Amino acid sequence: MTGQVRTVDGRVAGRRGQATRQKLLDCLSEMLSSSPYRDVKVIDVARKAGTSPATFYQYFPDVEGAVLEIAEQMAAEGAALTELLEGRSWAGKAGWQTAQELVDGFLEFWRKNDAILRVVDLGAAEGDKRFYKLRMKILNSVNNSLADAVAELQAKGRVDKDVNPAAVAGSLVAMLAAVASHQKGFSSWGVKQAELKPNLALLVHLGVTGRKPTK
Amino acid sequence: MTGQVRTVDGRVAGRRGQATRQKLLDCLSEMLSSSPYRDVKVIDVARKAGTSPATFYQYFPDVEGAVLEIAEQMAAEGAALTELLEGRSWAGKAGWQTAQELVDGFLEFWRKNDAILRVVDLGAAEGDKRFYKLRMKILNSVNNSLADAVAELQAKGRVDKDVNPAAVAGSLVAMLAAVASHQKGFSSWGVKQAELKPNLALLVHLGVTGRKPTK
DNA sequence: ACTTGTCCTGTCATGCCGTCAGCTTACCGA
DNA sequence: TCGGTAAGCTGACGGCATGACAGGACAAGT
Repeated sequence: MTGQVRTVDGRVAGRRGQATRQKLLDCLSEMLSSSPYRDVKVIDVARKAGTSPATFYQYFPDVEGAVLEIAEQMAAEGAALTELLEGRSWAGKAGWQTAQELVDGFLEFWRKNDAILRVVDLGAAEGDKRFYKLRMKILNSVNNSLADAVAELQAKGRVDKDVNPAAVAGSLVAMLAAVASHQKGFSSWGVKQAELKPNLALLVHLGVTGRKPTK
Repeated sequence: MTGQVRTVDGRVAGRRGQATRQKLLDCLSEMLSSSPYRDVKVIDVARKAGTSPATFYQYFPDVEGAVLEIAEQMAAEGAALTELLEGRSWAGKAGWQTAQELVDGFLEFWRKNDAILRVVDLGAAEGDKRFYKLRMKILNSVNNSLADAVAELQAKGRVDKDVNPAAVAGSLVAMLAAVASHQKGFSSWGVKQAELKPNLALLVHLGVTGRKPTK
């Protein structure tokens, strides 16, 4: 499926080459966490990895290309987010727990990968299809599950007919993502992490079921 | 209040200087709309404005500094967002209309300024205090009004005690902002603009009042 | 030791960055 | 009218990042 890892000029990368390549990706990842995206330079990444810019360009067309690679790896891990919703109930107390665990897992994932996700978000917002598709890929698991949950409740008549499940799910996911990437903003605005989560869960529960949770 | 406009080396800018300065800002603004933030170069902005890079550096320390300037202007205009909530009711049909108009106004504002807001968002997410404060300034008007509305309903006993008004308001505002900057994402995901708005309004109404709107 | 293919880097042309000295232009008081 | 002064702009320059290439280092098999 993944084919072989190749250099920019078409050679297949061997063991050593793949190690170098991965080291470059790791260093880039670190740099993205510590300095603004706009200021991340190839030469810095290469230096940090103990190699030269020329080597970098053997494996990646540019910084953006390398970021896409990292994001791709992260997207694969992000598939695990589906588990947060797989086979969960939205009724009664179980529903409240589902909402809480979703919020928890989502914020955790976002916090762990915030540097890359920032860049993916930016790229997507700028209209770059590659980043945009990647963002979809990451969010789709949660998004689809949520939309299904809404649609199901709708079929049972417990949610209004004129609700669009995809729109609601997408909005809720966007909310989670946005709050996650501005967590610091909240905290210094007088809202603490611990307070934030239950309120987010409340909003999610309200959005999905249309009702307040029974705790 | 605003003092005089000054160049980087301390001279006060006259009529002509201010015009040049503004032209540079306008051109930068255009460039941000048409190319990725990372690729916006001083020399391109200067060329577009029919001047030289050296001139740019007379008025701004760097690209980031100029962006802050634009964002500041935008934040001033953004104060008008308060009107979307000033003295509005959240009860009954009026509440539904309030939610709708808030969504409408907010999306409109975001769409009009999306290029700058993308950069502000990025800067804030990266932890830059200047951008972070600016983002607050823009969102505060809406944020505070929403929080007040929630707190008021809470005082009347129509919203649960354990809800944190600031957290809910902040989350809703973050949702609006995120959805606005990924509007295209939704549309190509099968959710049309026109469908999106009422669903967003529903979520806002649910979040503020804890109840479904009466339409 | 020799060959082969992978892997890395020195080097180079190009182009942007950010600064400075110095030239031109506009304003103002005598 | 005529300097004087400050505003406004730019050419030019050292420095650095980019991206390409050719050639040297290295590992593995024969």
